Amino acid sequence: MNPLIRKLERFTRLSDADKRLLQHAATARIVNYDTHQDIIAEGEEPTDVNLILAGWVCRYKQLADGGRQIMSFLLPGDLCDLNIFLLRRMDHALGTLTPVVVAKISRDLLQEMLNADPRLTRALWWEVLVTAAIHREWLVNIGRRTALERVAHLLCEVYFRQQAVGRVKDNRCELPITQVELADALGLSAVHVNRTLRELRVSGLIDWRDKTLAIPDVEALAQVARFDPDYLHLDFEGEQFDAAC
Amino acid sequence: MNPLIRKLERFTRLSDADKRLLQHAATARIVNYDTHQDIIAEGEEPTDVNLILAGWVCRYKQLADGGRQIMSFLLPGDLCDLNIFLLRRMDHALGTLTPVVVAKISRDLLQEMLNADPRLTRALWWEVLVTAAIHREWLVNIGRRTALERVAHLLCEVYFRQQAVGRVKDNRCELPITQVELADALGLSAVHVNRTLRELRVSGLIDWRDKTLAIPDVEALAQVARFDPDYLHLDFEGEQFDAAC
DNA sequence: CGCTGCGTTGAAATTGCTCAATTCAAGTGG
DNA sequence: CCACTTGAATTGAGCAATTTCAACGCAGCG
Repeated sequence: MNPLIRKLERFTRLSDADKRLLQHAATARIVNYDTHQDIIAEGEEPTDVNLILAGWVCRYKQLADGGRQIMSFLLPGDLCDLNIFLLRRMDHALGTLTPVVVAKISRDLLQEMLNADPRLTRALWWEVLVTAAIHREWLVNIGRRTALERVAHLLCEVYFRQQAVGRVKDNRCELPITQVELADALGLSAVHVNRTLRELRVSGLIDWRDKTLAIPDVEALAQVARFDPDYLHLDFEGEQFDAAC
Repeated sequence: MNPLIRKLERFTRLSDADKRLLQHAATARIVNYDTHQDIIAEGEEPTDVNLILAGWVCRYKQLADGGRQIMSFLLPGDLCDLNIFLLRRMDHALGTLTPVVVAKISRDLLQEMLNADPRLTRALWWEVLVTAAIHREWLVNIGRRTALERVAHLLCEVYFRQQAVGRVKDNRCELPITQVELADALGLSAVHVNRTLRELRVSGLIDWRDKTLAIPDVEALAQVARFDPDYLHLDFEGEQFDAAC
């Protein structure tokens, strides 16, 4: 099933018409990307919203001194750049971490969707706000936590987000990125991330190989990370609107 | 003049009716706060949007180990928590840094405003998106820059944001916070912030006393900070919508 | 006068970084 | 099947940035 629909339905009920519209949007214009390609570069003027159907994408900024900061990981079902309506130029880039399949949703189609049903509008707003909440938590993570906590925290986040869309089985989920990319996301050096991962590994808290992450005891890892999933707003919060719609 | 109107007009034209509505919202229900009070605490269920009319506010999370991370500084004209419609519980707190005057805008009134004119809706969206852009830049700042760059960068940001709303005169603007608060925003220790400020001071790049920041040569400081104001989206980007509205 | 909050400084400890090799796994072409 | 290449993970050693701890100064204020 369309992973976007699945995600939005955690938040609100969608009518059949909504779903048809979303399904149409998700199949209208499909584009494939290789690993390590830019979907949009910094400074570009975007014309479409990108809906990720398969693969992992990251939002990042490249610095002059060669470093880079990854600001989000985007998974199937995630939408990028709902901002195209309002902010003219991209102040960051979107790049692939794996081969990726994207549905391009044009400005007009998006507008049509927003006009069609306020529930859909609300659901897309929710998407934007949750993304912002994740950014805030990353700020805490990078600003105030030790390397060990930081790594553990991000692994917990990735795990919980995938769990929410049914992509965890047997305590295992996908994690198809490199240690360098993890370091770029955490504001750490790749070397130190490596050592930190070893520490988590020898403690038996994680087992990460073949692009797959296993967390035998999520509670334990969450404790190390001081992880509290509230900020992901994963609990179903939509009932309150059913009456109104 | 209402600082929110001033800010939104950087982005879009507002009709007289819009302005009346905004003016009404900004005067309906005024609340005063002392320094170091919470406007909303983490975990609370907010019912109003807060429009800051005077004073400085910060968005922060308190950690179990006593540390805290400040995630935004909010200045007069800034709106907090446009998210009340969608996210039930606050995943962070809003606290005052100075005495503060706030206009409380109820959910209903906000809804009325959004219904009244799509331009206003768009303008408020823009506010949300720019806030997100600032969060992203903070991530880069904390994740990848040295202490010197970090401090300089934040000072530049504060300066530019105030300049955009006419609050810079003679290369001086307000900065009514403590070094500890600056440290909490930057993910540094207060001691190190102190030393870093000294470094900037002896280089003649800044002069900060009596809650006032002077930057004699903004270019020079921006260079030290590797500061590029693009992410603030301060340039007038609204013309493109005039036709449509 | 004696708090109290804030800024300042020194010295030692720690964390995480850089540099430089080395290993390992998975292709790829001959 | 083997030599070669490549990208990623791993490790050690020395170093640099930042934190922590502990004092001290200073101004405002009851």
